[in-house]
Amino acid sequence: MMRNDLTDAKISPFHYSASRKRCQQHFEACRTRSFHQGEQIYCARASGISWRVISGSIRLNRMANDGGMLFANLAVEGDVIGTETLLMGRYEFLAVALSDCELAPWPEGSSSASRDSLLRILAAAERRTADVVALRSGLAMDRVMRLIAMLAQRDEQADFCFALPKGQDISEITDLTKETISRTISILKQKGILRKKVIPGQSIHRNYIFRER
Amino acid sequence: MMRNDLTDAKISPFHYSASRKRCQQHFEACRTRSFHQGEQIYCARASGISWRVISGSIRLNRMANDGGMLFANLAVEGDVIGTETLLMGRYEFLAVALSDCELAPWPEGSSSASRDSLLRILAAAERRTADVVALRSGLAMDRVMRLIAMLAQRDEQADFCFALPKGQDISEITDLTKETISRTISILKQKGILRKKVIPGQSIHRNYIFRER
DNA sequence: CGCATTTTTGATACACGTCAATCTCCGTGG
DNA sequence: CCACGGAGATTGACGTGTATCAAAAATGCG
Repeated sequence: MMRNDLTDAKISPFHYSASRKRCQQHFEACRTRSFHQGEQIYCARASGISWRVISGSIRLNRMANDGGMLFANLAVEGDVIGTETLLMGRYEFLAVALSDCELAPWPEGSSSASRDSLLRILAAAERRTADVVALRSGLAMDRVMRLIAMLAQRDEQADFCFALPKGQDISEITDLTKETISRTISILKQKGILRKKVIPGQSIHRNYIFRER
Repeated sequence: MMRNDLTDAKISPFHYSASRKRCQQHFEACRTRSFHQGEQIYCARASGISWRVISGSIRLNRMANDGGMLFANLAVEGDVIGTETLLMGRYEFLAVALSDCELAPWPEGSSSASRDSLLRILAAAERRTADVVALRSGLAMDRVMRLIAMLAQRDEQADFCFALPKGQDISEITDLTKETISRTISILKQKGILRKKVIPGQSIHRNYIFRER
């Protein structure tokens, strides 16, 4: 995982995409920052850089008129957050980890953001908006299932594995109460759609396997 | 409105921002396209260009799994839509006019999109996401009021004037039923918060004045 | 004028919110 | 090792804001 792939390459690692990818992974591993569930990643109005989400999920909050924090957006694996700092030098939202997660500085390396990469991020943001808006319509069960589908990644056993965010977070994302979320999750566990994933030697209790039907 | 402001300028119009703005308006007036309420602006998978919203409001729809169209996003004055065509050459969403509106091709002129303009559009998109997500929480009255506040622009009499979208559209944006929207709008009219704006010699019946309290 | 679409209004049903009590988990310190 | 405490999760009883269904009225348009 952490071996230096650069030294393995017989030729310049940039000649082949597989090698480039490994190089990229190595590079990211060196500069990656980890956050725990519930930990604040950055704060609105603070200065900082943009990040790519390597793993885990993040919620972005906006200050409400009354000073409270309102859910504003969601970021999952592959998304880039905090791009507003490239323009204004300051974050506009407050970012909190929904699950344990890893972030890498973006843009990668010393290069600045290219036009195409910005366009890709913009297109991804528009898709994400549509997804997040959809999380707030339909029955409670549908909303929770859609959120889980966004968070779950297919793991090595071809199951969908993910870390369940706290009830309070799920409730604010889906615009339901934490009591309704608790009842909904209970039904999913009872039906066997959601099962606890025990990772030997690891004390993380919020990992679940998600199996449709 | 349509007079050639360029010829009025005694000096280069680009020396002063007021002149530059007028020049910009003139330029846009020449290439602007108008759409009526309910009219389709573009279709998902069709090829085309990006647009800046000069006036009016637009809803973006996404295809649901069952083939139906789901509300995905909102665009108002100043927003840029369809940027995904700069990358993929095809639209990803379906755009429909919520009110009569005017669009101008973007990027303006023959120049291509600059890094900074893309960053500004990305930042605006993130803010818009937060706004649209907020439209789907709270009481029916609050949701409708927030939507109106997004659509209303301060006019020359310092009132907030806007074109009310169809009930069906408001209901899909706020995730309420059209019956609930009808009841809510009725209360707003009854309270005098919403008043019909009659424009002499114009047959547009959906213009309203919005006065808080 | 006549038809299609949209809006309005009323009666009833229900999914979820609210409130309150209890339980579980987990870190902390004696 | 266990008692303690706080945060979060769970469960139950009950209330309510909005959905649903149905029918009438208003509006827009050729």
